[in-house]
Amino acid sequence: MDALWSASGPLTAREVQQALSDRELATTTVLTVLGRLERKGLVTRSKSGRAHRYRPTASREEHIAELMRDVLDGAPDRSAALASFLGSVPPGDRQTLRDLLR
Amino acid sequence: MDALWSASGPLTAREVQQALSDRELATTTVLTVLGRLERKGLVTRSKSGRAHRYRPTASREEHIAELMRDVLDGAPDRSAALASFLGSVPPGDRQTLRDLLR
DNA sequence: TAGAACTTCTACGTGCTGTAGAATACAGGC
DNA sequence: GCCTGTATTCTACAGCACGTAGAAGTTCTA
Repeated sequence: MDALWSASGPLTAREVQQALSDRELATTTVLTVLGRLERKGLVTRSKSGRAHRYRPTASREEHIAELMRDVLDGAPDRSAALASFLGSVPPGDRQTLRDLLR
Repeated sequence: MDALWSASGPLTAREVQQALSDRELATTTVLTVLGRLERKGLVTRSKSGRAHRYRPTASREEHIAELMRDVLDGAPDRSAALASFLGSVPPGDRQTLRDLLR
């Protein structure tokens, strides 16, 4: 996902492999993982010539926001959870939220 | 954790077992899980007579807030993640946050 | 001191993840 | 039309977390 998120456009498996070249992964490894990510809905792919190009279904920030919402949905008392969250976050984040809510 | 969070005070393994009596768990199963939760820092225990009493280290809401913060910490652009989060959350939550930030 | 309650140690099945080989499909050059 | 390289799919395996629990050891208490 990091490789896909860092890229400017959708990548082929080979391009993902090259983006992760420090890990010396086999091509099939990359394909397997991309397939699993597709099964989980994190990426979509479309045929492009001989190969497929993979693109994230959401930006990194959207994905993170969704994870946060999923966690919050586990709270019986959303207000209390949000209050605790605000208290546990650095002050800059609180200011960001204040600005965004205006 | 649900059993411990729902209780008014710390519980023994047997009490947890009774709280989950619909699942018909063996006592050792409950003990094993409580031990793993302790290893992960989610509960602490203290000797009480023959048995131990287990208490959550954080309230459910504090725990959820911490999970949310952990997720947020994975964002390279916190502001964008927070913006996306605000957009993905029901309006009532936004109002709650506005009130809390005042 | 024996029995019950409690705890620890060990174990096993299952599912997810990281990893990759074997087999198959396909497109272009000779 | 066939070979070769590239891309894909299928299958596999080790490691780990988790749900589950039996066997064995410890400790009160009657």
